[in-house]
Amino acid sequence: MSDYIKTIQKSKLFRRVPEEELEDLLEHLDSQLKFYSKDQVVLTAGRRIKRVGLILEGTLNLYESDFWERTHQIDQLKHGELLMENFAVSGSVTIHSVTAATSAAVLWFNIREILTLDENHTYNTVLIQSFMREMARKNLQLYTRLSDMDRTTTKEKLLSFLSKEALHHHSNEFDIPYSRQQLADYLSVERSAMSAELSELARQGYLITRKNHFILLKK
Amino acid sequence: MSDYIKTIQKSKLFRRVPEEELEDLLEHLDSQLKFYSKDQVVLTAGRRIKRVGLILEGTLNLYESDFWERTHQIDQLKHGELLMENFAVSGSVTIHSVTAATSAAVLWFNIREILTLDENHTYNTVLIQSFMREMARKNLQLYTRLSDMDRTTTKEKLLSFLSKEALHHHSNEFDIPYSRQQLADYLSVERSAMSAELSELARQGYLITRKNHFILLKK
DNA sequence: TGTTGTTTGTTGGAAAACCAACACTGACTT
DNA sequence: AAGTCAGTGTTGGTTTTCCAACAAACAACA
Repeated sequence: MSDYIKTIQKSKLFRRVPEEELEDLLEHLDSQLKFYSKDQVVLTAGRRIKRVGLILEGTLNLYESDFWERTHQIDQLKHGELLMENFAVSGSVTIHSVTAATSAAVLWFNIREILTLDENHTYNTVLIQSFMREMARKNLQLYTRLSDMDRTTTKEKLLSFLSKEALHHHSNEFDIPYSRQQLADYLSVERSAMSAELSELARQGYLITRKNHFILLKK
Repeated sequence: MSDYIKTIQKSKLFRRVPEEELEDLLEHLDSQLKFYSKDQVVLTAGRRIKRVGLILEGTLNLYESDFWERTHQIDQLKHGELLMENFAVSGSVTIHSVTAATSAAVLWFNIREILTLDENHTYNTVLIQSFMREMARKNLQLYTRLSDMDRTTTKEKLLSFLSKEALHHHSNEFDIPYSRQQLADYLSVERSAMSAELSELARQGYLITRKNHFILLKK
């Protein structure tokens, strides 16, 4: 644990907890550090989740498997991100399976404990605040992606995505953080079809693009 | 306010707050009741959000408008649901515009206040718990929809959706809460194409369906 | 019973996306 | 300078979806 205390201290979640209270807090939260080797199963669907995970190191893959036993990756979580927070808070059963995409370290802790502490520590409100912020951030991210995907055509998906990037950068000129393939995955479309559509949009005067760089044009 | 105190008391969010503390709490949260008539604008994109809304009555529509000033509805919120909770918690600027789909009543309150109360009221932890649960619930709902939509074909979207319904009902036989049109909207596909695909799936032995009733079959 | 409106399934032509294959570009290596 | 490689754009045939129109099933109601 002590090897990772600095990583924990630097995480978005625990950053604002006073350093001298951190170890005490982690104990209160009944926290536990676990290590996973590449491809190891972290969690299987169907388990009741009681703890939240904070990924300290490595990357995890989330899967869903359907009635016909076919599995499908639905997300990838990197270090610094929370894991299972929704299931843990609502005390429900996972519908996701998790495996380690790389070797990984996860700090598991019981977020519900924080609400039942009677002592009046500083960390109390600070942690709750950070946790809620983290949830809100992730929630917004999901909303954003959902609204990009809630379109019927590739063209509309692209325009929706690019609009939001422009908004985010406060400018009609910006770089996107994705390669073409990553963008295609994000929007759930074919890379080549998307490339073609981007060319078409450029031809129609919506934008100018070169690699990651985009300039949106009012028509 | 007093007309709605019972509705507030019955809401998921405030249900567990002791009745005698409720008014006191609402005051602490700097809460305010607002009424909107049909089609009235509730919020416009670009505003910094400080309060969370709880819809007491009516239905609201969420819109997003893009760089080319085209608007697109992205969600509809009914009474009992939270509004702007993600923006309020993260203290960020809305990218959504909201209008009243019907006449509506919304209770606005400052959720961040709850974390800075020094007094030791019962409602303190109770409200936080309910609030976090509500966020988690909504988050999970988004995840669920996203994973249904994160497929390339209508067939895959349907199978993903139906699998989760089966899981949810603990049975391969269940009724879905959507009409065909609503299901098509949920999955962002064409209703008629979806109907055709459902027939095709039935022909291929994946399922039997009649109206809202479905039976999934292992092939 | 007949009328009406709503929901759902079906069909066919038009449009879009998929998919595989290949060409072009630029960065990096040797 | 030549070779390698990853990322991107292009193209054409195939599949899927869109879209509009219509038919069948069904519920509500006079």
